[in-house]
Amino acid sequence: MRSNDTAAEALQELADLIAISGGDPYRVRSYEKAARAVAGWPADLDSLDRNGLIAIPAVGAHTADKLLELRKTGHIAALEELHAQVPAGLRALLGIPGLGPKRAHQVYVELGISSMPQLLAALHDEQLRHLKGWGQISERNLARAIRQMQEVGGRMPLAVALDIAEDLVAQLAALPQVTRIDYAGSLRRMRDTIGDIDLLAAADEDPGSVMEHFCTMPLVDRVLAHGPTKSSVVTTKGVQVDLRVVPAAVWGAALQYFTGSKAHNIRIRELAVHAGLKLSEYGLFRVDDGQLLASADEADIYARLGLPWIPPTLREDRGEVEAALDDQLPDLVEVTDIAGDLHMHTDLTDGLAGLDDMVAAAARHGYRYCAITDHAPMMAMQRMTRDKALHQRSKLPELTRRHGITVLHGSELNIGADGSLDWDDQFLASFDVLVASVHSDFDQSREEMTKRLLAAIEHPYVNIIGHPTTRLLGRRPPIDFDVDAVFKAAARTHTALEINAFPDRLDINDDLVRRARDHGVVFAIDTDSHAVGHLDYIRYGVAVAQRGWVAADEVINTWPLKRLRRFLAKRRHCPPTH
DNA sequence: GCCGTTTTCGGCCCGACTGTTTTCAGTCG
Repeated sequence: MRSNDTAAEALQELADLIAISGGDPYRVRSYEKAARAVAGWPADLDSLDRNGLIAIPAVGAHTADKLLELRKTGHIAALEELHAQVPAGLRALLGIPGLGPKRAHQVYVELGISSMPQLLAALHDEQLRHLKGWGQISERNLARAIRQMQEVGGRMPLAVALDIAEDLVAQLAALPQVTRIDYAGSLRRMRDTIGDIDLLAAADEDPGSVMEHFCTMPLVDRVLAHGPTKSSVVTTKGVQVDLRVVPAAVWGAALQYFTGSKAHNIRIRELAVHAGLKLSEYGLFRVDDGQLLASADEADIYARLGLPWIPPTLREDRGEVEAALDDQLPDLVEVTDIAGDLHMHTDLTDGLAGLDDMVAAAARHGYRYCAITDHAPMMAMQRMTRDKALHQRSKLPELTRRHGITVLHGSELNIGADGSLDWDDQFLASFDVLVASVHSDFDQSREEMTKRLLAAIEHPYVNIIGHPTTRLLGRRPPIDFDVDAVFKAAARTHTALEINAFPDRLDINDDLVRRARDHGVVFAIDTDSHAVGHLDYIRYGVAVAQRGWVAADEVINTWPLKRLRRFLAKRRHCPPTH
């Protein structure tokens, strides 16, 4: 784990434990803010001295000293003291929806509960209902929340949430009262995983009936909250969906608010306060006379605060507000900028569609070029041979003519455990584009894995490192390697890093993209398509790139073919050095 | 604990919903 993540986790734990101990809520917020700031800070924390740490927004002298202590000794004394006071299991209870620090503290002090099993036992014995502020209903809700947490657990991939949300949006849009509807929250920010789905609707007449309709839709399993303007339900598949209904006149303010992130909104509202204004989901108001300044249009809210409209994919309080104030927001890459897909498989290896179908699909996407990159022989189950590859290559000129799209011949090479690649250098030199990826031996040491990736990056003919961390959302953790060493080498050797758009990969992720950018790395946003329909996944890859602040010019597959070919030539004109 | 062309002290985003309350605390996003 990167030192920034370790530090952020320690600060977050500090915040949680102070909160449970009944400490000053503002101190809690300070540590939470510092945790977020540290996690999102581009430079490695270990490379910063005390002044460098204090230069991080939301990190002051106290936190800086704690971070230095953590680096030097491996722990923070203040945190150790809290550990002595707060039982280890108590913090985990904060993960239960509806159970916050106050009540966690209460059940610990009054009933001695400090773990999930103890809490379940107390629920079973109906002890909680007798506590001050509790009743039978709170007890039942808590039991339900625990059950739901255990059933549903984590987050779902972006693509799954987007499917559900688009379906619900279409259904609710059909109601005559609903004049506008869209999804908001982390879905609109296009995070790679989604916890729950936030929907926003505008209805001036009879908003209550919209709520009624929403709460009684067939896919609703149970209703968690049902108010006149805000409701939460859990679908039969265990996905929580929140719907908020507002008057059309406040659409922009409400959309801004419900898109978040929470951290971004706090920053924006602080700006408003400093300007003598107040921002809520109902609009931007002047404090002294309550005059409404903006509400219908999201861009107007930002404009009234002296900011350009900030794209939702940037709204994480990771420097976008400062950049907006300085008019330095990046000109983000868009789906329409993508000129071709450079990672596509066919049924020659493990794809489902034939070569002709895949090329035709790429042409239908309006691409000017695409690359066919079937697997190579080291992936033995793919049964690839040199002859098969050459035969495939021989068919490409005809396809280019027929579909009006330049078809590049490539291959997805396997990076062996020792960093070796498929085929000999002479044959490799004959491809237009080479993607190299790790497909096995994920558990190597950090040193071995770094060496392995560097070997592929340093190879004179490798153009793109495919799905660099090999993570699979919810199934396989990322491999461990020296990120900065690898990114630095990629930038130096003009080797692109892939932003793999396949929904359960999204690899590299937004944080790593941003860090790679700082090293001057360029990217290839590719779908790794194994079927015709997979080409549509490009939107998810573009979202990751946007969340990593990437501009179109930093993505090689937005470039005109001539420029792309110059990049792909890499060092093919030089004799291999090994 | 952090931060400052309002401030080195005194603020710190804002509102909805729930369940428990006779006016509000806790939690969430």
